[in-house]
Amino acid sequence: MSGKNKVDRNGLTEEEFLRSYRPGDYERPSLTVDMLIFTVLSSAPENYRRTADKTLQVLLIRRGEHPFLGSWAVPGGFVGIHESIDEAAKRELKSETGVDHAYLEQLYTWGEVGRDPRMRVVSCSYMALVDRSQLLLQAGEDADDARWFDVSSEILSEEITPLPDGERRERRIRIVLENEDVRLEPVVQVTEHREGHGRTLSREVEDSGGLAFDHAKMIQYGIERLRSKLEYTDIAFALMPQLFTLSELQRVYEVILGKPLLAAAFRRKIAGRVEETEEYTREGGHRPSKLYRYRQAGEELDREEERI
Amino acid sequence: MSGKNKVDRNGLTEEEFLRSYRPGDYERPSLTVDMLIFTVLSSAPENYRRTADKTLQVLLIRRGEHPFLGSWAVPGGFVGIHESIDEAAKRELKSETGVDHAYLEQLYTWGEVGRDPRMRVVSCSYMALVDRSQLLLQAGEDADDARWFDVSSEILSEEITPLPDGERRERRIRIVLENEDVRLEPVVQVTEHREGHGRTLSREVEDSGGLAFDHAKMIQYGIERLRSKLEYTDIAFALMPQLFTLSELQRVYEVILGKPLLAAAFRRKIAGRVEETEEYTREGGHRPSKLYRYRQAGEELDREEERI
DNA sequence: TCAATAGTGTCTATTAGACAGTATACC
DNA sequence: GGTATACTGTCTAATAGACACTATTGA
Repeated sequence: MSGKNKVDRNGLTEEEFLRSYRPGDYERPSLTVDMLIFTVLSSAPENYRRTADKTLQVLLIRRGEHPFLGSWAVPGGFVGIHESIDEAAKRELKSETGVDHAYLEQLYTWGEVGRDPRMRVVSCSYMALVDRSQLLLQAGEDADDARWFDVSSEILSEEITPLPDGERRERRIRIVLENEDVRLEPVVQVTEHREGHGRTLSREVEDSGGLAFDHAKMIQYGIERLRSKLEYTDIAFALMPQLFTLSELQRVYEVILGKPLLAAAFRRKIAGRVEETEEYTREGGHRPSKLYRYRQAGEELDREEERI
Repeated sequence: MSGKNKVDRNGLTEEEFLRSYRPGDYERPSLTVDMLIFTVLSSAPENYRRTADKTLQVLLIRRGEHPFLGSWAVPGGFVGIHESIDEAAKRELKSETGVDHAYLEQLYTWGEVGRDPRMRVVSCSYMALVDRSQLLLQAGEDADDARWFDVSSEILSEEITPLPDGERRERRIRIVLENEDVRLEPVVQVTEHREGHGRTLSREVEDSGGLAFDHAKMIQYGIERLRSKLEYTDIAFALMPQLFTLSELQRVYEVILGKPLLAAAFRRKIAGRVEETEEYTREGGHRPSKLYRYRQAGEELDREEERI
């Protein structure tokens, strides 16, 4: 079955074929990884009573070279010929943040022809979720001009155009990327095209807002994936420190989903994913909050609910 | 902001830089697209009373060249330097099946170093869903040895290994690919690695079962994606003809999800996605079934539920 | 007539949403 | 004491699961 001993039309076995094989000379795209590195920042509350605000942040670097000199870009780099794409992603994450272990997920591979004006470049984007406390310890932040940006996104408009045998659905989404010095507001169009049995989804950058390449699309895609995974996986805990309060966790959900949640329902929902500790926070002029830790799904409570 | 007029450290504007830019000579991986083309087959019932069975199928081709000469592989090909990855995917779909419009979705990009013994090849996998009636009309099935295989998958085992600060979760999944002449049974290991804050998912081919390259992984990933999308999107309709009965639709869900569904609940759930017609099937020794068509989400019923 | 499927009504269990009410720290 | 948050109890609405029951055909 494996074809090891079969001979091809030239009478070669697989071993002979591989020994004589010379890669062709046709042009190949360059391959890069681009890293959407997300974290959550707690910013100091306005007064002693209020709790800390949470904001979702993404790491961008300021380009020091053409093209897009001076623009902000998602950090990334070329995939070496002797490393896997995953390894390249880990390497980039480490070099940008100093973080070794993080939630890491491949998102999407961007392969439009003109996306880099220099040459054909295909970029494989990854999402990394890092918890702030790790970042403070680990070195990180290369020599290059790397900065965290607060991220949010909103739907600007949604338009449905009927077609002879289907429809086109176009949503315009504004991303806001902001820190003390810079505010970028790219706009991305997400188009769903249905015709007969066909159905494809595509994204266009309507306004780069000062972001390099097609990175506005990448960021929009990353936020979308982060949001949807938040709702049906444990992904949020990758953004939390070892110990956290349920209110903090809820605020992380809220800032990423962009909507308020009801405390009672939220607590019911995540009850099985967390484990209480004996510790409490003592900060602010209000009732202290119990600290929890993440409970891996395996460690189910094996003691049955004790009944009378 | 765009850096068009800025000069870099060599005193070049972006235009000057691009004019003088020469792509480096470093080695680049080759880039291919690999197409997981799924369809659903209705096979003739055993006797006049029973309804047609549905099976999920995937298209594989028999390799006529080294490496893996004679093995079955997911159809695919190189991405041209002047076409986008999406275009390459559409081109491959068309050349293998003759189908122009289909549900098409990028799945994952496979970039392990040794996955092709000839040279470094990175493969971007896509999933295409085509409805059988299209296939019969359109030409398709190239000169090459292409065959449809019934697909199913089952979890063989699940093992959780505790680690100092986390755990490793390993599931072994057997895929069964079968037609009248061939039966392949690759086994794939899906490992979730958690350590501290880190969390990554990886797949290994435990037993290729006669499939070329790492295509067992690709197929397993494709089935997983198809299954999960079936539950929260309209993806199933891409596998259906224009007109279908709700029982047929349910059987498609059942064969893909690998479990029986309750008719009442199923009908409630998809009620908003379909639109009834005045037509009925008349086949088999039992009550005829009303034919439905897919209703795009936009065309909500604008007539309010009529009440008294 | 009857086997096999189509389709509906309804009871129950589970889950999500809403919101009031109690608890407790700090200034 | 008053404020801001922590946390719980409970009512209601919506959804999913179970299953019985009716409807309709071709041989």
